[in-house]
Amino acid sequence: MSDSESAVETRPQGRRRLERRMILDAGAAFIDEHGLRQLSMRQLGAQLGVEAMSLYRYVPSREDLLDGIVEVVLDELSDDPDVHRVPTDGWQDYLVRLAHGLRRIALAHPLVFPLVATRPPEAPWIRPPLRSLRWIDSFLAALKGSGFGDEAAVAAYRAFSSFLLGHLLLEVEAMGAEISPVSTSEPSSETSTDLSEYPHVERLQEQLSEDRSAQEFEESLENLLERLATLL
Amino acid sequence: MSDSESAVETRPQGRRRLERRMILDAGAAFIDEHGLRQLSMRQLGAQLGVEAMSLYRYVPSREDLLDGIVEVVLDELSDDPDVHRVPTDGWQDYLVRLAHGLRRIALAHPLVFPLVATRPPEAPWIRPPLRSLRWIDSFLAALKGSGFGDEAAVAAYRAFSSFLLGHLLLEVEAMGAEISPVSTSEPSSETSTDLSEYPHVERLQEQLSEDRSAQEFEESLENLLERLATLL
DNA sequence: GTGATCCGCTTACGGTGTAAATGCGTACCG
DNA sequence: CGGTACGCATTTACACCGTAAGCGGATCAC
Repeated sequence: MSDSESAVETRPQGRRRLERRMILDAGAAFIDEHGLRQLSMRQLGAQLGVEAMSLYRYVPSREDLLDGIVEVVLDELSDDPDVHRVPTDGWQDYLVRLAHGLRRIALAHPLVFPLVATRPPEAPWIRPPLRSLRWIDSFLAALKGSGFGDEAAVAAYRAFSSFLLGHLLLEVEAMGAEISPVSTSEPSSETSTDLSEYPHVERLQEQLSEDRSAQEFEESLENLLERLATLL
Repeated sequence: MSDSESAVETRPQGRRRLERRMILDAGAAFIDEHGLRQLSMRQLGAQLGVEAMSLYRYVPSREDLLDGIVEVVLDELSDDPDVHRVPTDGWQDYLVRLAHGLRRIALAHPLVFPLVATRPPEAPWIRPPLRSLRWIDSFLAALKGSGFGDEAAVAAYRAFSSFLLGHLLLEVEAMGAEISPVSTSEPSSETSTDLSEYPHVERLQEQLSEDRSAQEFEESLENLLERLATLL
């Protein structure tokens, strides 16, 4: 019935069929739900209703699987309508949208983001979290086209990466730290260490625990834009 | 004979003896040399001339081993004569010394640092890379004693952590990326991807590959200090 | 000497990544 | 329609992993 509907060879029959893309998606979803530690080839295979070894037809190794998961998650940037590939409203708008898009990804996948941050990049100048050549090129093009020189565009790329990586990694780790204790079995009593030796920490504990991530992010981003403007 | 020399029970006999501290040190050294992936209980035991299970008398699990390694490596801060626990020459000098001390640690242990950056902290407000209560308290005390208010000191702690984490993690990852290909077996030819689709990256490849880490670090640190000064 | 205690070793189990061989369902070709 | 080739999931196998449990010899207090 629907076999001839699509010209390209889709095979929507009831028979089980695997695709690299669905493996990577399932892997990302699995980490989102259970964390990286739990992700094994066998577990992921089970999630897809398949034996572990079947995955190897589409993924050369677990390491490549993880790289692929990072790539897939980061590709959500391209589908984000609020992130523009070209700076239609100036470079500052471009950078703000890009930064917010990446923050959205980090917050949507807090257990995957440490992987984005720490997977060894293919080249030393491919910096997390902006790990794809396409986006790096887009970034450099946007700044070059807005009057930045070569040196300035490269410096901006580095400063932008560093700012985002620090902020987002700390933010997702703080999220994880609040959830991690398996089920908050003993929520109240003596989980807290004795802080009497650290009077400032003790006194400021409440303020330290407040979540100011969003404001901090905006303020630091604002500051970054001002710094970059001086490179023009 | 020498038994009574030291009041605490040191046991310097020739017999093999294990200590938690030497396990952690050996673990850090092992990661420095072979990377985290290679570190297993059996390998680490072998390095110490001991069976794997012996380590469990001093370390409850591999996870705790990793936490301990992070702690030990970070403790080098306390032995660094250029880092002061109290701000004898003003808060800016204090922060600069602290930042440089942490950068020295990161560069001395590039394969351990990602662990420092990503191990889940015990509380959400214990932020890498300054992960110890003692140093957090020292930090807050230094700023409070220099005229910062409570809010400002906490904000400074957050900004400082974020800045350091981003910079240092990117720096050690760039180091690793240059070494990682197992022995640079095919150093010249077609390892490099085709960049013709990414003209800006291609044109700026040389500048992107330059190592400006040191200058960037100093400049960003300088900028951070200026920002923090406005909180006073 | 003699018992207790410490502490490294041995053994064992379930889980992991993955190489290699196996076998089944489908699609093409006559 | 019958055969055959092939694509792909499965099965089997192996070395290695973290670690629970019990063993046994050296060391200590008395």
